[in-house]
Amino acid sequence: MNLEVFNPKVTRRIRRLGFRLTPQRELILNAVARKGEHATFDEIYAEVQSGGPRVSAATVYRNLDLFSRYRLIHGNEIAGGKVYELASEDEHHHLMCHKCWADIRVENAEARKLFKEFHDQHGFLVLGEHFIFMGLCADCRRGEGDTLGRFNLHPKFRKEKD
Amino acid sequence: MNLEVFNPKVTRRIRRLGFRLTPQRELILNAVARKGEHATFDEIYAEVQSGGPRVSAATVYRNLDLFSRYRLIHGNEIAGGKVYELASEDEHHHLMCHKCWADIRVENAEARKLFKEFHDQHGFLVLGEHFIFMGLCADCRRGEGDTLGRFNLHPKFRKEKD
DNA sequence: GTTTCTGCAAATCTTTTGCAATGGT
DNA sequence: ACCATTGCAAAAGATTTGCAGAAAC
Repeated sequence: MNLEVFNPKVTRRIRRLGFRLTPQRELILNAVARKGEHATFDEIYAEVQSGGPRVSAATVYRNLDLFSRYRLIHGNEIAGGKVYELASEDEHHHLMCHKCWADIRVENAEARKLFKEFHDQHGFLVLGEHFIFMGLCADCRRGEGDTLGRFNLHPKFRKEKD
Repeated sequence: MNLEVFNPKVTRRIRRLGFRLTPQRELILNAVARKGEHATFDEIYAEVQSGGPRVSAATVYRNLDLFSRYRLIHGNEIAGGKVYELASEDEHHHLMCHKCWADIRVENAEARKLFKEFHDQHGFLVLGEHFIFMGLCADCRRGEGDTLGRFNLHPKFRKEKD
């Protein structure tokens, strides 16, 4: 089968680990890549299907799990559901507002200082997990004071209106 | 019904929010408190039942959710499952080893510096969420080098042997 | 050729929900 | 008394699994 190979580095890693490079796996990796940050299962699944239903949900589940275990992608729990993102070269983290869901990308450098402290004090190496720090953005703080009454679910995972 | 009231501060907060203080809620809060850090649903449910099955699972689900939403407890996703912990006065975080599951408690002061940086640079206020940073502890790094081949599930959430 | 991977559908498991009864306030 | 909360059992939903065929290697 003739497919755009998403990223030689990634495909090489799959092979090196002893797994097979199937069209489905490429489709899934491409879908995660195209969806960018914080892609839900449903979004990834839909993206994979665009162009004909060629991959089953079970396969998507199986591979998101596999890719997470081997750190080709990062799985993250945000405010009520799971999201995925390609593990990229430029590690970064997110500040996400509980109220307006603003998503501020922060470079790893800021966090690295903290992780270095963990290392110096405890010999502990934080693996570049890609963290999402929840809180209140500047705008929403003005309306709220410094506390948030209630923890909300991310709109992506809300079944109905709040 | 005559019950030990776990913590006047917590019960007051429940009332202030307009919720009722039921024996079930006290039992659940006591169970989370007694279980200490990283209690799973099953552990909490079992603890609540010790002394007779007086609380239904649905009630435990409903209230863990309620308490999380209003930050009386913190819910956290660790390596494959959800754990709860009482929101306490002394905010702290955890360093957890993917390999041996060592759990190092770190004071908030270390993280506060990072959060202050987020605040200074982005006006963003991280809410004291109680983070669990996954990685490799000093001992396990000796055996592994600086990378971990595979992301493991926490034993608490493993269905069978690996 | 061997072994892994996929699709399908069934099975499983966890969590949620509707409703009548209970019990805080 | 009023209305939130509970227990029960059923429902829903999400994820996993077994197996036979397809396809990487």
